[in-house]
Amino acid sequence: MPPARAGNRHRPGRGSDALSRDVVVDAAVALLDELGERGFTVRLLVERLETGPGAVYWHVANKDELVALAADRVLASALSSPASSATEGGQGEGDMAPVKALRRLAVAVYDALDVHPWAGPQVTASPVLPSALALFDRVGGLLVRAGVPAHRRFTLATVVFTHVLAVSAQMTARAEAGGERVDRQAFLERSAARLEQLAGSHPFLADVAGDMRHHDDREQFLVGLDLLLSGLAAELAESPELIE
Amino acid sequence: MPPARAGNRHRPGRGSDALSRDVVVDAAVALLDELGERGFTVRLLVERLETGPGAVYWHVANKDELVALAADRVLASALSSPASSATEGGQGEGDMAPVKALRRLAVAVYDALDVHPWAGPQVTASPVLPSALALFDRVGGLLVRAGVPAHRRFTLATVVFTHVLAVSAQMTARAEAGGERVDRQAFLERSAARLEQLAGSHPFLADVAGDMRHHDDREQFLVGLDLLLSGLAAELAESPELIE
DNA sequence: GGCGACGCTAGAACCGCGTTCCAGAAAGTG
DNA sequence: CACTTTCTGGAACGCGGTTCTAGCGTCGCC
Repeated sequence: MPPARAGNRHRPGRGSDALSRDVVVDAAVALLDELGERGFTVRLLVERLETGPGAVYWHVANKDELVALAADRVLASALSSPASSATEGGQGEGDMAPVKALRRLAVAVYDALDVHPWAGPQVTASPVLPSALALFDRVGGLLVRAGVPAHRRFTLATVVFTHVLAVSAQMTARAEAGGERVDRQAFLERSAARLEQLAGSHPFLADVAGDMRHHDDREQFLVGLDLLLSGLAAELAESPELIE
Repeated sequence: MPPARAGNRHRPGRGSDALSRDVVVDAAVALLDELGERGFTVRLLVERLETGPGAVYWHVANKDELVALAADRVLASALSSPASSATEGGQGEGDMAPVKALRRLAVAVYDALDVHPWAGPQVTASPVLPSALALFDRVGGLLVRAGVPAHRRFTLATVVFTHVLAVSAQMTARAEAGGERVDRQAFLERSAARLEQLAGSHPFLADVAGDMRHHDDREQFLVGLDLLLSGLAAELAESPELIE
């Protein structure tokens, strides 16, 4: 082989401009955002990085790990974002009503998954990501402060954690059309029209089909969350003296 | 067709024993149960059916459609199972308290996805499956009977529907080890041990790690569902005269 | 009862993908 | 200056989804 490339490629060796795991994951996140999970391939990533497969596989074990790292980064960024913990006044989570803080945290997770729709399924598929554990811990801590008695902590933390993650993931998972993002309004319109034809077999569906035209995923996520939290508050109110 | 096979293969032509869409989907469900989504390939399916790829692709457009049909069948079976609607006494859904019926329905969905863990992610990925629509319709109908006012029906039906589907899917999605089903108890043991080492960064996690040793996914699904439904009951109690 | 059309099949082949191999280039080490 | 270590990238392997197509049986029709 002649001298690999006279001039316009990354030079190998352990230089300061060497590829790092972080750079690879960053590029993966960007590509996943552009193409969705289906369109994302290692070959495309390699091309974008102007390198070869060996370079990527030096830093990560395989594609699964790569996507997991990318998803972990998305969730981690949601957890570290100020919106997930601070009040408008600039105070930390520590001074907020726990339930309010829980709501904020959940919204931050939802918004992060909404921006990176490919990450949702990934996070729910294997909730062993470091940042998923961190989220669980945050949820649990807030429940403790909300006064959940010790024997209910694990169960209720799991319930809230799972609800937030699973529902966010499902609601933000778009129909990954390979590249062209369909017009949302037109899509809802078509769906509603289709549903109205099912009056025979699915009366309720046909009945509410019209509501679909102005429905907002994010708002519904909040309704569900509030329902769950109000159920939780009810349980706490029933046995206030059980607290630890 | 006594000879059924000239040499030792299915004969072509449009005989009564020709492959049908149903047969293909049946075989797909069976294979998916055995191998999980990752291990399932069209080639394996073709081999099991003792035929060629052309036969399969004559009946379904592509692998995605095939898996979607399989998932749809799983969900549909849950909806038609007696457990999803009948009381022990043999009466139908019609005579049951709506909330109780809702619970039953949710459990049927959970159990179906629990038996076919590969189906969960599939159903949540594209909730446009016919049986998903049917589920939504059932949920909505029960909410109407529970007294949900008209202007809240669509929103609340979506919330309950999404919760049931998304949480079931997440909790039943196993770590699809390609063939060997790991011992659950040992897995929980290892997880708990690992969590206990995180006391520094994740105090709550370390605190409840022990609880993980005897935790039951199904039970926690029910806790979450009941929390949501009790929140819903609370909303209804607040404005009883709004009913339609 | 021959005959063409159609439904359905299955082998071969195409192509893109994840992944591995390995020869080798720069930077670090003595 | 050898010599090691870290990192690279072109080539190649094997597998998986999918398409192509020659052909088999059966049915409708004259």
